[in-house]
Amino acid sequence: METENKSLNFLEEIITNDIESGKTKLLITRFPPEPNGYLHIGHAKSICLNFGLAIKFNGKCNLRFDDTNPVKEEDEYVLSIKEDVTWLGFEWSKLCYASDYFDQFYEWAVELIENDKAYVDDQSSDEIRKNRGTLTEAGTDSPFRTRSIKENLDLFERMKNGEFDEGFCVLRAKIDMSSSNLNMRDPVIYRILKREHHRTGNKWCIYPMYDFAHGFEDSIEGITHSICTLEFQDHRPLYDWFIDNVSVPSVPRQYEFARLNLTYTLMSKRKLLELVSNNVVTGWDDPRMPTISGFRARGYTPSSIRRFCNEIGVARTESMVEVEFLHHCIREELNKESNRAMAVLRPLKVIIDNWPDNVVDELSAENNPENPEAGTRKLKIGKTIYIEQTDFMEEPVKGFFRLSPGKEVRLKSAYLITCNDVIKDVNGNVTELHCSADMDSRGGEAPDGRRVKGTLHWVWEGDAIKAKINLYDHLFTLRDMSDMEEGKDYTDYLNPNSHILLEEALVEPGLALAKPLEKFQFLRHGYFCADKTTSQYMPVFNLTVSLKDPWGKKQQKR
RNA sequence: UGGGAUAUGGUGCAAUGGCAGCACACCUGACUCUGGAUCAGGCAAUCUAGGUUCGAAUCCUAGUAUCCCAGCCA
Repeated sequence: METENKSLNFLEEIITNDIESGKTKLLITRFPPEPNGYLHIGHAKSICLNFGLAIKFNGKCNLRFDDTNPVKEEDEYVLSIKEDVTWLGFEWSKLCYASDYFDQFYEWAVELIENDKAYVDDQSSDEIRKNRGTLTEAGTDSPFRTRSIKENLDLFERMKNGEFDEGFCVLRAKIDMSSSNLNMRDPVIYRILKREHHRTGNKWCIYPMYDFAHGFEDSIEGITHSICTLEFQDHRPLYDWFIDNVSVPSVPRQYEFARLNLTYTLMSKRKLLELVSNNVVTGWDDPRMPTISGFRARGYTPSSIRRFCNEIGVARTESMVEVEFLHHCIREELNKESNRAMAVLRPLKVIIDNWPDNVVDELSAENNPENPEAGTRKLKIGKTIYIEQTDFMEEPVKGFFRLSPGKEVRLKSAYLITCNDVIKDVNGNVTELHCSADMDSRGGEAPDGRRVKGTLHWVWEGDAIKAKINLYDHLFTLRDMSDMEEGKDYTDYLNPNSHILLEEALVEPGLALAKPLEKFQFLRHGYFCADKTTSQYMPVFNLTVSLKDPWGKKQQKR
């Protein structure tokens, strides 16, 4: 795995120092997702960071499910998360669940109560909110803040035993209602939730809150460096408070880094869930989704995503990475590794008039010019072929060097042809081209050495097969999805062309045998991978990323 | 208007008191049986104002801008 590095990022520096000073004997990190949705590319950054650090410093990294809220969590998500982490190429040292520690959490909560550092509050959630104060005004103490330790112990036990309804009371840490850090204003640490938990079933009807649980989870697992995102910076004093006020087995430290933002991409689990439940996309693994499973279906490789995560770096500055950089990472890999194939997405019939009837020629084409070891394949050609509609212009614009009346082009790995005649339907649409081939140009080289600039991909009518092609583009039209206009939401920015299905595509016959997720470069188009539903009866391919296309870009600008 | 953070080319990341560098993107050109790839070149940045210093992106002071925080979510 690619671990070599030029300069250390701020976390690597901290860890290096901690190891050199002897503070850290063995680095232990963790990736702690809540199983309430599928993982996305932002999580991939965190995964690569935490697992990558463990690899780099010969440490360990746990996969831990932060499942403290049964209302939102499901086993389906646990399964998908394990699959995605594994697919990305990482192995966890231990598989953990916060819910495995519920008994211990309960004991620590009791310890806090015994030390007069927690109390049961009977205020409603509205009252708690009102009494929390505001950003500029201190909060006010709960009338229940001075309850005796004995009473609190009794009440908390009765909470656990299910004697109270949801919302009737909560357990709060007794810290400081006038703290300028709102997280320290007696945070709620246990709430009553009479819900079945995906792992503990109905054993519990009280569940710990994130702030209370997270540091303890880290401590139990001996996590040395607990890495999370920037929005938790304000929680760090609270994280430390719990660790300092309870007899924990180890003292972890929290460090924060900036989460990944990508242009034209939504990275909120909640909104991604909405896209799925509202059928805006076909599922969490829709190739347009920024989920890891979406990228997998789209044809991205684990190493391309790791490479992306490693190269964007880690810092504490909020930033927005251009999605083009991700495209670059996958292109770079697929260019070297994927075999080439010819696929005509929008076919235009071409009849080679001087080609003898019923004669078929068999040619050889290289599978990957970047890798001679990929070998060659046989291609057959006959009198009638198909080329791309966009490769013909009756009245060529300046700079167009593909086919037009009187012009000569090369059919890739085959022959040079010249367009002689254009057939149109009653509406004036071009339906058929008549060309003549230079029969001495077999293989694509002119016998007299004349230069032919244009090279087109093609398929032969005799053996081409029909295929469905899914073209994809970004789901949203807004570069920075955190910068929406007043009163608009993300549904106002959905890209109507994010998915285009082409059902009349013709592809070379070998593609019938493509295996699900097998990757190809369709010559002059881009990288495609076979859909999970592909079959020899109906091959289906998904666009991973298009080839760079200076000509297309130039045309768009006109 | 309380608290916590962050400011380096269009974008992301370096430079840890000593020539501001790398990648992506963009623009040229070369080459090419993929308008791909490759190769060569180019454009382009230290938030502002003071100060310390022989020397400041880096240290100090004062501003400015942006982000996060008032869930019984994580």
